[in-house]
Order: sequence, then structure tokens, then C-alpha cells
Amino acid sequence: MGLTKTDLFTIEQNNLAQAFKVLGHPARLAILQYLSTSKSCVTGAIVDEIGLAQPTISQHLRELKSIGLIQGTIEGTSVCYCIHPERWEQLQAAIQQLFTDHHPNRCCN
Amino acid sequence: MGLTKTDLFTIEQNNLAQAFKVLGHPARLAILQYLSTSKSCVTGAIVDEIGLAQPTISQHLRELKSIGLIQGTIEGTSVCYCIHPERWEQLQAAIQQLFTDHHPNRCCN
DNA sequence: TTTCTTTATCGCAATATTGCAATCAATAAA
DNA sequence: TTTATTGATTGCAATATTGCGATAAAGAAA
Repeated sequence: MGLTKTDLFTIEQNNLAQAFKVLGHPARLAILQYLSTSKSCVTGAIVDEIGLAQPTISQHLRELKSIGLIQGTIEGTSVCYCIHPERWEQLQAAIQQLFTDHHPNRCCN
Repeated sequence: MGLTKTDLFTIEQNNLAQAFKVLGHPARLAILQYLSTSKSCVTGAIVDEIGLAQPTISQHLRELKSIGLIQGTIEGTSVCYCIHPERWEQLQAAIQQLFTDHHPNRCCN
């Protein structure tokens, strides 16, 4: 039905899945990588860098904001976006835990 | 149009985004966590554990297989699924690199 | 053989996502 | 004031995802 049955899962699973979902688009990865390395982070520069239309970039920025991964500060008519350092590290830790929790079993070998 | 413009991005960005996308559903996270900790990994056990219908679980397993994160071995009429250790570690490394590549700038502060 | 068990696939309905043109809101410049 | 400039929002079309009932495929059991 296109509708995820979130009630079957834990808050942690739903939250982490939501973060992964936001990361699961190349444009949003490209935006994050651009913000990671670039000096300038005004929206216009991101639009020029990525090559999608301005409303599309604006929507992707909103989704990155929705999980707290970036923040925007208004500067006159333009908006400066940056990675939110605490959330960035917190998400990194949560993902790392998912991967390190794996203890291989011999069931398939 | 519901269609991602993959040609605007690098192979690496598209591949990593695809992996994130697959991880971006709580049922698939739950399956991975179950496979990480459980001794048994036959499909039926996963269906019982998660609480979604069997065709739905089968589809989620197929998506996890599509990025190589799990493998299935046929055992009579049942199928045993396990995490693919090399791919697991390779994806972990790729994600870790994304996060550690971040060098905070002062643009928004 | 028939029947049961297990899993995959098909086909559908409901919902979500992607992308953009048009427009709006707000500040800056003239 | 008027006019640019910048970015967010709206509304839409095209496509993708989610979930499941029905069914198919294949081996096991009787």
C-alpha cells in the first residue's frame, strides 16, 4: 500500500531507517559532500554545483533538515547551509553500532 | 517525475545512495539485526519474527540481496539467509568514509 | 502418485518520491 | 517607491515503493 507499518518496529529502528532513507538519494549525498568540503554553502551555490532545478534542491535541503543533519542560517536574501556537527556525529555513531553489532554465525556456511 | 537523475552523479554516489535506500526501511533493518544475532536464519523464522506477510518479507530479502548485503542458501524446501561478511564490511567502510570526510567550516557560525 | 511445506513471483491498490514550472515572500538595490 | 535577487512553497505529472492475496515452483512426506 506504499505505507510503512512503523508500529511493528522500535523507535530506534524507525528513526535510523528514516535517516538512511534521507541519505538514500545521490543528490542528497552530493549536497552533504559539497557541504563537507566547500567554503561556500549558500543555496545558489548548491544549485549550481548539483545541476538540479532550484525547487528540487530546496526540497532535498528540507529533507536533510528534517533529520537534523544540516542547518540553515539566513543571511540577507540568501541562506547558508551547513552540516550540524553534533547530529552528524550522533548519526555516525548510531550507524557504526549497527555494523559492529554483527556477530557472524555459521548457519549458512 | 519520481525518477532519480542518476547521470548527474558519480557511480560511487549512486551506489552508496542505493545501499542507503535499501537500509532505509525499518523492516530491512530489523531483518539485518535479526540475522546479526540469531542462530536460525530460515525465511519462515524471519517472517515470524518481523510480523509482515511472507511475500512482503520475501521482497525485502530480495532488496537486501540486490546490494549483496545478504546471501541465501537453499536447504531442501527452505532457504537460509545470512549476512555477507565481506560486503558488510565493505559497506561499513564506505559509510565511515563519508562521515569522516567531513571537515567543519566556519561558514554558518 | 498425492499432499504438505516452504519460498518466490505476479498483479493489484494505496501511498510516497522525484522533479520542475509557476508563484510567493522577503530582503537588497536602484 | 520600483525592480532585482534569493529561496521556499504550491501544484502537478511521472515513477517508485509498500504490502498482501493469489498463485506458482520445488522439494519432502505419506
